[in-house]
Amino acid sequence: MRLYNTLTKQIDEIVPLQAPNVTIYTCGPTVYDYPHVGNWFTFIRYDLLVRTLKASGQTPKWVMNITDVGHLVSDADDGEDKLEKGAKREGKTAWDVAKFYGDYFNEGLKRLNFLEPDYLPKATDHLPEQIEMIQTLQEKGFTYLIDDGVYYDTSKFPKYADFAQLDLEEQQAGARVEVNHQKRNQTDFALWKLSPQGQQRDMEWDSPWGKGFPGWHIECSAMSRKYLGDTLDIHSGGIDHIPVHHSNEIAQSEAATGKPFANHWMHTNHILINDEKIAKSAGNGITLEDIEAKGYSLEAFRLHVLESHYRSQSKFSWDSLEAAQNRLRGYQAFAALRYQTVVYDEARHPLQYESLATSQIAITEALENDLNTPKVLFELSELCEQATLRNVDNNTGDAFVSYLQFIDAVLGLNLGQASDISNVQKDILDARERARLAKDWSKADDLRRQLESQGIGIRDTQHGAIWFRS
RNA sequence: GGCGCCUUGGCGGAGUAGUUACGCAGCGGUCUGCAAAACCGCGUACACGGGUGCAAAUCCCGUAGGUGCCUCCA
Repeated sequence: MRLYNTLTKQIDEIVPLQAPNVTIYTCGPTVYDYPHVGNWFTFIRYDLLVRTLKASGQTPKWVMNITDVGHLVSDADDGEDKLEKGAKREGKTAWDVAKFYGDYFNEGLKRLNFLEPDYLPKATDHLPEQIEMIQTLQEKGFTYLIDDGVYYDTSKFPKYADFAQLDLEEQQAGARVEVNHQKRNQTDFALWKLSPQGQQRDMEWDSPWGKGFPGWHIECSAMSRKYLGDTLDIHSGGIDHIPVHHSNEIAQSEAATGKPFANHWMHTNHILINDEKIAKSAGNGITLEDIEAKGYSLEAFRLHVLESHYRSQSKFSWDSLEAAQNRLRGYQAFAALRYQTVVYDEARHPLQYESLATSQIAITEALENDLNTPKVLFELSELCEQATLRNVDNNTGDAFVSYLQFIDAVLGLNLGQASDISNVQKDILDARERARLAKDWSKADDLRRQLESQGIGIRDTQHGAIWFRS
């Protein structure tokens, strides 16, 4: 497949080192608070990447890290740790906070129908690996020690500015942050931070340099190496990571191993809400709970994510979510035809096997062309248009089933479940049909309401009712 | 100050030179116990000003507005 590559600034074919295996590392969440819709947008897009690789016959090995140790709130010496901050806010230890939100995140992955990553390593479970990598860097002469910790000397890594196309001369040091005057270069960053003297942190570990905690970037270098090797096929993360976090990861990993760190870099753009970026201060940190409280399904949310391209700055709004929910109902009604006897209109051509095959090919091509999900949904909508309820030929049988399986495999929208209906519900449907034949409208309407309250949508046709689960 | 990106119909959102993208919402009609659905039809979009081309939403220059990063951030 072809995917935009931040490293080369163009769309490149993905060429795995050991095809059909593809190694993928994703910068995961820092578990100090509830993730908002913007976080989930990003992660859903990596799930889509993995699903696409699978569908095209490759064997992805996907690792997403869980950052459960402090990234500092600011780069200044008095920086406060996010986890420690969260802990103070909630009257818990940093460990409790990390556990709670880590569990919540894992639950979210399931609720949103993610493929399960092969590994979800936590930073706190990999202290030895991180310390070892820092030692390697020290032995190779890439580090120096100052009052508050061990730092990476970026001037020793000449390619440092290349990845993010940074103009180091022109960057305004300390534009918004106090400068650490002990640092040799403005872009130098901490590998190991020493605990402040006389202060007991919730999270701290012994190290060759003293008691402290790992820097903000070393965990990704250490854990990706452990699980996926020195060179990754694909490394993914938010667009915001390009200038600092990923530049630093490259510097650390390539200095330590002497090999290229990742051949392909995928970055997702951020979303806006009311034309603003998501920020706690703006009060627009919408969560999955908010979505469900308004009566929208998480499948509808996933569809909303797919409606825009991962590299564009997309927008989230309740109106858009409403539109996605309505669109999803159409897909569900289409999918549920699979198990229903449908009389089609002789005047129109029924859905043909060829149409299903053509659609699947077109969708595969769109996905493999830099994950063009809007194009994918266009193709799916086109097919639904052809397969209106009077137009499905049951002879397509197995082809229809396998088409739906394909759609669910790549999009994760659970369309297969649209035809899940219990025997009890089936009986109610039959009872409603009998009531309609007897022109007992009030009873028929009662039964319809009963089914709708259970998530069963009903559409009457001249040849009987059809239904779908939404 | 530096480095980027964006501006498409009511909303969302593809498309990078030459056909209606598509979806949601809306409008008119057929059908209909009701509600839907289905079917037929409707909108003639591409920030503004120049330029190049037979041809530009699509390339180039400029203007305006917006926005991202340079700090933890998806």
